[in-house]
Amino acid sequence: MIINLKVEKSFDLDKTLDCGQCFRWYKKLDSWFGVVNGYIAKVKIENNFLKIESELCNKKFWRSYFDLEFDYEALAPYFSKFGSILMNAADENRGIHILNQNPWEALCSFIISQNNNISRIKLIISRFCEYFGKKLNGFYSFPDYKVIAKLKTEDLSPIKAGFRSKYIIDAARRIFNLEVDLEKIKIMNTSDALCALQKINGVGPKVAACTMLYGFHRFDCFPVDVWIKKVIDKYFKNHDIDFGKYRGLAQIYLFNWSRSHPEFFK
DNA sequence: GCCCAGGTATAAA
DNA sequence: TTTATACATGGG
Repeated sequence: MIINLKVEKSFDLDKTLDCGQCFRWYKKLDSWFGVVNGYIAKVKIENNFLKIESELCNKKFWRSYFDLEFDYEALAPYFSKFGSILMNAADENRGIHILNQNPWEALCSFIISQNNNISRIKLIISRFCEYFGKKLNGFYSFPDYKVIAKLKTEDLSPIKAGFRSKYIIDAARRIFNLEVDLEKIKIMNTSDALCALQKINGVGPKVAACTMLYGFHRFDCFPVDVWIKKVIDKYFKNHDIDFGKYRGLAQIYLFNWSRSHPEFFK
């Protein structure tokens, strides 16, 4: 029921769960509440331990979910090579770990994210879970794609996702009938996987890259969004700049840095 | 009220 | 091939 995992001092639970990679963790006092793989979880930091209260009591699973084995600290010199902006961004966002989220949940969340703002993304996803997930003890699980695949676009109208509803249905159907095989994508090379994901209507380069980074834990994908464009335009005049094999981490550092420094874009 | 948001599909040039 | 526009909804 309760798991305690030793974590590095640098690990920052707040930043990790509130950096825009996931949309379904809620903070209350000093604890975070979420639903992972159909199980409610309450997590907090106590001393240098991550304390997890959940029916899903599998240490290995949670170590993987919070990516506790990977040495993020060791990458500071790597990012500093790309200039002071990325160096500062990496430093300010030190402690973010990329979660090992369920790929379907990540895909769906980032389909919903398109041309949208974070608070409304959260709102739509919570309605999606409420209407189509399983009711737990005061929470809802993320809807199964097998359930969504059988719905019609208009069935999603209560979640008010607008034009994105048809994309969610299309994603669920193609995953269900294996036109897009998530298990195969896991073992594909990056460019083939990005291509496969973009067979889904409503999934372009940005959503595919987010799915790879946040759903499949592929750090070599760089999702270019409006914020990143602003940073690239202003600080990296070479638009083809390549941040190397950890470009996904570079992206989330720059994303959060740009959002916390609006003054730099006036 | 007005602008715009972790983009993408589609039409037009 | 490149560029423009519509899209649903609600936060700021």
